[in-house]
Amino acid sequence: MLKLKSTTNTSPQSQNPNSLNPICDHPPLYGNQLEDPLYFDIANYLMFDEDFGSNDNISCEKSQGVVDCSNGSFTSPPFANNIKPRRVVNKYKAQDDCRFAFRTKTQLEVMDDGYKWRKYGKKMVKNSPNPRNYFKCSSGGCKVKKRVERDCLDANYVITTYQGTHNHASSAYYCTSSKI
DNA sequence: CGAATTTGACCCGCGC
DNA sequence: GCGCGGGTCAAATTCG
Repeated sequence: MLKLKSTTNTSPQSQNPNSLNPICDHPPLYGNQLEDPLYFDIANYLMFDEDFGSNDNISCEKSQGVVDCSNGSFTSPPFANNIKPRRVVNKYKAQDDCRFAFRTKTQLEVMDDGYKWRKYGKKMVKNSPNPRNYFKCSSGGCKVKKRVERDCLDANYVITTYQGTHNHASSAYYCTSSKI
């Protein structure tokens, strides 16, 4: 499960992108924004190519940010009122191929989402000066993939696309500066 | 020395 | 059928 915070531009990280958490030596994706200096700033959550349909098993609703693809569906983080979530392509609608993307304001190249990934490709894509990186979940038998690329329109943002459903639990940790 | 990453080659789908 | 572009493979290289 990937937990994301609501869309504001007031995170400590956005004030000081290079700041390091003195207690945690990894990017604390989870936890309380006020406690985690490196809390990510999610700007736009879902960026899909086609109109989002209602006749599949993907559900979206405004709620405090939780993305969970473990059972073939996900509930989106809160998204701006004028942002309509759209599905990527119809061929990915199968439960085992749940696919979604989001855009994150971060200086990090790859966000730590609690799963262990193995990089298997890197490619320059048309109309973008930034490379696209391809990852597979390194857990045995798990076929989930993700793509990570920096937004060609605003290099402050990273676009992450997940494809598939994990067949195992996340190794996610919960970290706050006062507890670890 | 094993694991992880890099990177050029290859494959495949799609549009013309 | 051909070329282009995105995605994947796998050998080479780098890293811990």
